[in-house]
Amino acid sequence: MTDPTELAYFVDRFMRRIHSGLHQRAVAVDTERVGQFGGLILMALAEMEPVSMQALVTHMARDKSQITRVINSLESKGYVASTGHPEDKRVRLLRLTEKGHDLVREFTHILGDVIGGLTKSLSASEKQHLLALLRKI
Amino acid sequence: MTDPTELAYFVDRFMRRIHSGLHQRAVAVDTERVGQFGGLILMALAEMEPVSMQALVTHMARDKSQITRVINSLESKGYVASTGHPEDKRVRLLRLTEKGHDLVREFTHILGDVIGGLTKSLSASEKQHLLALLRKI
DNA sequence: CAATGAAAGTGGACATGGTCAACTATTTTG
DNA sequence: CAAAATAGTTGACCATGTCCACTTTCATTG
Repeated sequence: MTDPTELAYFVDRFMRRIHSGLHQRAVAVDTERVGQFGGLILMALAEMEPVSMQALVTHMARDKSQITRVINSLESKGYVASTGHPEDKRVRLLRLTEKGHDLVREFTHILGDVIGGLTKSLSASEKQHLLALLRKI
Repeated sequence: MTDPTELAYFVDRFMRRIHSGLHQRAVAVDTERVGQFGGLILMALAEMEPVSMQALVTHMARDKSQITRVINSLESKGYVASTGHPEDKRVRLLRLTEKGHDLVREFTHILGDVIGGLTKSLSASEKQHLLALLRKI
């Protein structure tokens, strides 16, 4: 197997395991069916708020229409609040609500567990190293 | 951002970039709409053939029903051939056809380009190191 | 200061990918 | 042999991703 193929394969597999790990464990807290992508967006919001749709689109590397729909859904469920930008009427500024912050705390905890489980074969310094390499990309 | 959250985020982002990079570049060669997942499976087959569905399911960490459908589609398009296992009639043994091997070569090449582009900020030894860490997981 | 083009966001339509549960056909095991 | 386990198939249903056309607002420039 060539290096890049192998890399793609391992990343895919890692991602898949996070995915299904979350799928098992998040059902309990995700009472309003926000979904994994919804959860990921909420966590991103927690770091970035207040933030425009556009910035979120770039950050998440997704299509803008996708973000529109997820945010609308999150807002209708009360996890996100949006307001117009004071100086640019095109822009929609997003913030988490209290309910949103609560859910982020739970998701973060679960995600920590899942990833902790998956990476338990790595030492703390290896985890740091992995993170540093990914950050460089 | 806590470490695990950050890790998940970077892996997600990396995966997304591979995904959309392939989406742009693979259209040219993927004349029969095998899709990315189909391509990934063909590449796995190239390494593992001959192989049972079950082994492929485990390797890819996907639901067996998903694998059934993708393999059927790949077989109907002539990329994969399957035969019964001589000693266990339940098992379906999978192999690539010549056409399958050809497509794998093209996919591998494109994937190499895409990942090469994404990881160009890493030195060769860093790439090796990243691969080693992922392999350990 | 109008015209034109670019940027932010929305919505429709469609394709792919993932999950669950029920089912058949075989093998394995007590 | 009966019961349980394994390999694979199928249907139904979500979740996610892509593309494109559209509106509104802002920025540029002649």
